[in-house]
Amino acid sequence: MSTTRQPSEESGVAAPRPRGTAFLLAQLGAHAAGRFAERVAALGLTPPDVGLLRMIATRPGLSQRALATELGVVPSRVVTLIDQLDGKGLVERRRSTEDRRNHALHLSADGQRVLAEIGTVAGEHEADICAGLDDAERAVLTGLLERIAERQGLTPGVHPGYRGMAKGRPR
Amino acid sequence: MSTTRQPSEESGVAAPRPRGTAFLLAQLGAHAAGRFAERVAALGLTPPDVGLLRMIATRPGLSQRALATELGVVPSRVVTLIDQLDGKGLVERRRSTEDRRNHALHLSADGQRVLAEIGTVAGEHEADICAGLDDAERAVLTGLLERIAERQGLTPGVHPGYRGMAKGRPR
DNA sequence: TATTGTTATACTCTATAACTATA
DNA sequence: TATAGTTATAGAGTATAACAATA
Repeated sequence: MSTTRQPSEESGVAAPRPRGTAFLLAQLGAHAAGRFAERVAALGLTPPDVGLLRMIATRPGLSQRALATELGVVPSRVVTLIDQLDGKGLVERRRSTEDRRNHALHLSADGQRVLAEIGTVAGEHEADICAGLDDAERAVLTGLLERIAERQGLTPGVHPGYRGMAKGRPR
Repeated sequence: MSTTRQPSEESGVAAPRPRGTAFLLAQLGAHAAGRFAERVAALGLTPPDVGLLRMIATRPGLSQRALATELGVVPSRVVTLIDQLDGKGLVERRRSTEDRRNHALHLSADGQRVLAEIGTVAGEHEADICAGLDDAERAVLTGLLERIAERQGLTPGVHPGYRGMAKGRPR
């Protein structure tokens, strides 16, 4: 193992190692997402679960269809995810009285407790990731990230991972 | 579709929408990774392909085993990935004369051309993601990101996505 | 006929384990 | 026996399409 780490004597191609801001963002983002996944796994949840719970808490009574649209996900996937959360007793499906095709989604009491735990975990996660930066630096960083996010047209609070993108399969 | 977007009248739980720096990093990172995947897909490549090509260019003659260790990936996966790149004529497997169990990996002439194209694409990607920030702001952002990356113990140039993490499956 | 939710199915990605060929 | 590479197989995650109930 271990050879010296030099810019290809063979190919003569210049430094192929990615060092740009965009790569750092992707690298750090994947790291942060992974760490967060580990933390919520301790609560028996996956990141998508957390996203659904938060969305339902914010907009109780939402239909599965609306949720799918909101998150940019296919309806059948919402079924699977809600099935699991329902099975754990965290969310309830209530048949709408007006249109009985609809399932109005609500957090159960347990769901609300779990949501509170998620908040705690998210705080720890935030502190971990930002460790080493003082308050001023965090503010600067957050400001710059928000500007990029807005410029890129990202919906606040919606992780692109829900959209099954970030794969890019050619051939 | 569309209800007013308010902090849960029902649950009484406070703002469940993630707004922290860590979430922004994950969100933006997934976005950047997705956009990059789209770009290299135009070259008929996936992001993992790009990672391997860059690593092989940097350290020609590397064995598949060493590559797997370097990237934190299981050897069988390297076989699959190299199979594809080999099939496209971008990399060559050369039996080592010293230890004939080894395959020394090298970029072909085509592989080097493709690597140059990757460089172009990466530059466009970088410009796209950082659009809206001036040079000084980019420098500040990059500096802060690098400090976090170092603090988190990330290996420069190695995307955690190679490690199959960022999944976090409980139950 | 159109829509909500569901089920059935298939495909991609990735890991584990068994196998071969060299050492 | 140990190691590099390979093949076989299985699992998780996610999408597409067909279906049932309701409108």
